[in-house]
Amino acid sequence: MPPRTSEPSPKRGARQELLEAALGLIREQGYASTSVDELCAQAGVTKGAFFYHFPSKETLAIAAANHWSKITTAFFEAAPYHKYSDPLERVLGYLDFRKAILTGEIAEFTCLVGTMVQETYGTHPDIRAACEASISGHAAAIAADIAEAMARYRIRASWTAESLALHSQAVLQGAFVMAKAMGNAAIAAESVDHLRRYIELLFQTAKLNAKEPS
Amino acid sequence: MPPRTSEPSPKRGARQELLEAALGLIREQGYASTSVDELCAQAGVTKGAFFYHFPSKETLAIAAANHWSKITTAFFEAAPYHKYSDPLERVLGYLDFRKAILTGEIAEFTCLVGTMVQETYGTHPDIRAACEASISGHAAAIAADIAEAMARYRIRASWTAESLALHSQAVLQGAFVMAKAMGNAAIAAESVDHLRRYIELLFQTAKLNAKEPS
DNA sequence: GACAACATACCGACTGGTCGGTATTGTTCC
DNA sequence: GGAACAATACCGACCAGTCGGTATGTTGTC
Repeated sequence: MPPRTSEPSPKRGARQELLEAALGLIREQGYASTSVDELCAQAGVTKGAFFYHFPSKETLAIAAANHWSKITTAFFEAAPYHKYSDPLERVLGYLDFRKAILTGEIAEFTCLVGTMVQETYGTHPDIRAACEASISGHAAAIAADIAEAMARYRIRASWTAESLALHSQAVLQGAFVMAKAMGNAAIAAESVDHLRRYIELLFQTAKLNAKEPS
Repeated sequence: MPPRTSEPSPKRGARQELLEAALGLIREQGYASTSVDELCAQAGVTKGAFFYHFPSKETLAIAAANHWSKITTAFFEAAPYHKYSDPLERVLGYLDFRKAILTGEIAEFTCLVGTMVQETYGTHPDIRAACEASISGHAAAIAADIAEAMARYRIRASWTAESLALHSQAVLQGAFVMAKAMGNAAIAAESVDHLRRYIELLFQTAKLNAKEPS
């Protein structure tokens, strides 16, 4: 979902180039069926460079997951929905934003760590942990806004802000799976619509009750 | 989610044994990193038997997806929620059932085709199509109950029964991804809770209005 | 000339797939 | 009933190619 993958531009260094190549290729093909040679070819470097920077393919995957976290964090921090002062509007705005970026090739908007963790959770514990950290970190950012919205609108519910944030990530991950299965991005957008409607419903009655912001 | 994988019991034939082995191994490791040799070992057959029954590894994957459809269709048709005469209760009962089977090892309750399609959608069109057919078939069964519930409670909404059924599958697929990432089945159950709450909210107001069932 | 940052050539294990052969189970004709 | 034949289901050694990983060589910079 960040900058559309660029060709091996000069002077970024083999490490960066490999990380960038990993984002593209692993999202297209998955971790297991993306070979080191393929990664090197895409990055425009040789195998020597690969193993100079990463002791193993698994290490690259972990580094790629961390790189993904950095990129997406910056990407979402720069997104327009942060301008809203109302935390609920920020949450809804976040979902509108996620829906809006569901364009182009499927591999361009799907999630690296969600894809990778499916194949590796049982066999590569360190990759799994890196993927979990990435998802949890992003979910925590959403949870903060949800928690603020719950406080503002005096929501007392059987669910927590963390739980709803995690659910929103589940919906997005699931939407990506469905888009891949159907070969169709529109199906993912509809799931985001449902999620948005759900959150609106959760806050609806409470919002009517609360007139004063604080 | 069907019968906990059994050991290569005698006299089921190599083909069945291989199909069964595929369900287990691919859900644990994914398609690409499950080798033909591994499949054969798990099934207790030789490579000769493999390629006698399936012209290629890809063909086995397609057959496994179809086998999965058959198994899950039978499994859900036998589930207790069909006893309800109220279609909305059946939909909610379906969700309760899906939540209830979220036990044991992660690979035992996750979805074969959801896992497989992530790695193959871009590179193996025929596998993708088989996975899509499996998901769509299951979603259609849910959509029928949702449609009936919408008619019964006179829902006129901006969403369709099909869309909500597909969304429910997205939530489940996403819940599986999250469970794998967190190494934790409970997180999946919470997403199902959210989905259930959403559907209850969608039908809540309408249900109050409609006193007469038909 | 020492070190970082690569490139090149290579290794052995493993991969999906092939192939000649065999055990078992009908089927057919006498 | 039983010999002859044939189809089905399976075996396991083998093949060419690919895999992740290594060992060693080259080059630019301080």
